[in-house]
Amino acid sequence: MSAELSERRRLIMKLVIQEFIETSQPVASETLVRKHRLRVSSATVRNDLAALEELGYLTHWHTSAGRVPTDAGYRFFVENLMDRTPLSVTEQRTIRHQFYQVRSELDQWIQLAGAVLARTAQNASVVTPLRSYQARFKHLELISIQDSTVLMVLVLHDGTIRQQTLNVEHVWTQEDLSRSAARINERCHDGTVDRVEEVLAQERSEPTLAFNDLERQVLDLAVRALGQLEEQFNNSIYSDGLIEILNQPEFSDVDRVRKMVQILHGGQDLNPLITRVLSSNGVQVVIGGEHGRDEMREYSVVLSRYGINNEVGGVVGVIGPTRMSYPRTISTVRYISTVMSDLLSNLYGEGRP
Amino acid sequence: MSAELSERRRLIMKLVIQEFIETSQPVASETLVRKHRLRVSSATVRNDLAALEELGYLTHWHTSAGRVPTDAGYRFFVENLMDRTPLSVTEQRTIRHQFYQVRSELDQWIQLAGAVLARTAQNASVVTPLRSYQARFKHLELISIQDSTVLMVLVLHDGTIRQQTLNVEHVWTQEDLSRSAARINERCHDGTVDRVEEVLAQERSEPTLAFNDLERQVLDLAVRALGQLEEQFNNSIYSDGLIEILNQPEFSDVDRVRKMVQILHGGQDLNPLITRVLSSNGVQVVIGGEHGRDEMREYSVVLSRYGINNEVGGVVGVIGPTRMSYPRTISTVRYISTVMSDLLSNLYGEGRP
DNA sequence: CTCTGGCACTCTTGCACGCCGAGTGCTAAG
DNA sequence: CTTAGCACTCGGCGTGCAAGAGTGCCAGAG
Repeated sequence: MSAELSERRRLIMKLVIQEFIETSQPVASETLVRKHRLRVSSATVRNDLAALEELGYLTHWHTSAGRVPTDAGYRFFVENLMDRTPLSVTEQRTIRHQFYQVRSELDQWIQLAGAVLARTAQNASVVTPLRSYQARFKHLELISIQDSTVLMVLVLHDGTIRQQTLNVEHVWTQEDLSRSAARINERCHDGTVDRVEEVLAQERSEPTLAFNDLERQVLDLAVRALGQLEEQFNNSIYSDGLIEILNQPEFSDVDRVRKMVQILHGGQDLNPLITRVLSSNGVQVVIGGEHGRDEMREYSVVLSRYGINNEVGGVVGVIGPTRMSYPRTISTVRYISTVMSDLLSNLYGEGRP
Repeated sequence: MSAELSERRRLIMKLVIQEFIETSQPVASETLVRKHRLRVSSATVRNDLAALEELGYLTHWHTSAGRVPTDAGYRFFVENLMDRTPLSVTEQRTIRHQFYQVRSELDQWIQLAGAVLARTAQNASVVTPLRSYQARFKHLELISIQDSTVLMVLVLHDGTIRQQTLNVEHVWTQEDLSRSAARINERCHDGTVDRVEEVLAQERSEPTLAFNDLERQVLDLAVRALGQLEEQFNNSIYSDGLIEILNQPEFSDVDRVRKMVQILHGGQDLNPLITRVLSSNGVQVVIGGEHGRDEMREYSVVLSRYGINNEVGGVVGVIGPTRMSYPRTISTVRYISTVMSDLLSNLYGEGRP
């Protein structure tokens, strides 16, 4: 009640959680005494367990089965009891090394982060690519694929690229195309949807700029593509580690597996969390039903933002049963997000997008 | 024995398979008579079932449980018994329509094909992107990202693109970069690894061509990237429909699920099949352990090549329990592969790569 | 030679019962 | 506040038993 918890009870609480995380079995008073050589008897421990249950930190499935932590219990553990040791130096080195290997291929980061996270935390991982708050191209390129087919390539300001083919009536040489692309690049140097639309409007009112058919078609398409991108790309979630999670005993029931696959694949449940994390700092932990989503009552999510300044950012994290190793998961997520942020800074420099 | 099977026995065999596919339960003589109003008694059917078992088409888990088809039984069904009706017109239209929607975004085809296939066949789907037998770029582009960072974009001859950032000592303007790219494009117009290496060698022997540092660096990188691509890209397999497969009763056991996830994710088991299909025509069906892979003894795979002529091609298909609806799966795979091939032809024209 | 009804036999599935063991909760004493 | 002791509660497991579903086979009819 009065929240003042004796040292021993704190210890016992901590041990219960550790024990449960390790064994996934309800933990009994006797076991605690034996395994950790407590200087008190099991009866005493039982009293303490009862007290902790009173506080709402533990439960009981039926009389005569050990105690199991509640969401509140995990929360208390994470806030007050947990050791906050960072990853071991060798683990840090391995991870950093792997990222260093692919430092120049931005599109492989996502995958790598997902794989490393899943493996280290033994749970499913969740990674979003850099979410640009506003899609903007840095460069537009036109490439002749075939007589009447042209490939439009948009290089976005965060370094990712998008492609789209378009059919044209006319036959254009590669030189024509390059010239048109250059003209567009020059005129739409900012590359936001707004900017492009502005240029188009201007063109319509005073046609002196004299875009040709192709160029107008390209611009139209670019606008649409950028819009789509903002939408679709900003909602994409990559995930890995399904196989890891299948090894967890809570997933011996296929129904659970099905639900998890839906969560990971569909993403409707994850997206609100992710957008929340995008505008926050540090590692965020959501335990069980804390945020009210019923589908996720049995799972916990550990997320962190990565990115530079406030413009370009994404989210990495882990999802698993509430019975997960929070210390380990949190350190891993924290470390990976800082590594990714560091690398990004190196690539794009501090000050600018 | 003498392979001459009476009309009734053929019918019964067919019914057993249909029934088993539908219910996933061993099928009993009595049930067959009742459900299909056979004009013979269950005893007669029992005799026929025994005969079919003798031929190796059916089995028996224990005395007194219905019959279950063997791999050979499914094979016989697929070769001789199955109705080969194509997809319904409305289904065809829906599918074609969806592809038409994204016809200009080649990179979305894979995903779409996977989704449609999984949904229509109610099983996991497997799709590879276009596998180029030799990676070759059509166009190379250099884009300034940041002072010392340059993005290299390779547009491959099949229309897909690859990106890679590189760090340079010098600071180059976008104009410099474009000029260099143009020079490289001109010199390496074929764009195969061989071609680029040839150019580099030539350059080394008679340095009159005078590539600058940047250009040499880019070429080096391009060679490596192309090599990697051929390797990595040619091994990538996209899959979808895990969720569909989880609804199949054979996957109520999590061990099975785990194995399936490994097959879909790892791909070592699928790759030999895929390369085989790449050099064949029509829909290929592999039932259970037919190809000797132990891990896949319980699953069947229905694959087809898609692509134009013999140069550019990929594979689409379905994997599921041997108890799958072969007629439906086969028609779907066949139809989707032809749609994709048609669209490809439209994009790239008939005669050339 | 083919089909059929009848019947014995086999094997799975579900259910009820009872026991054991693991844990708790409580009480009374140190 | 701690501890020992003990009653009490459940879940899990093995056993036994009955019901039900199918087959296999035989003997007789067409």
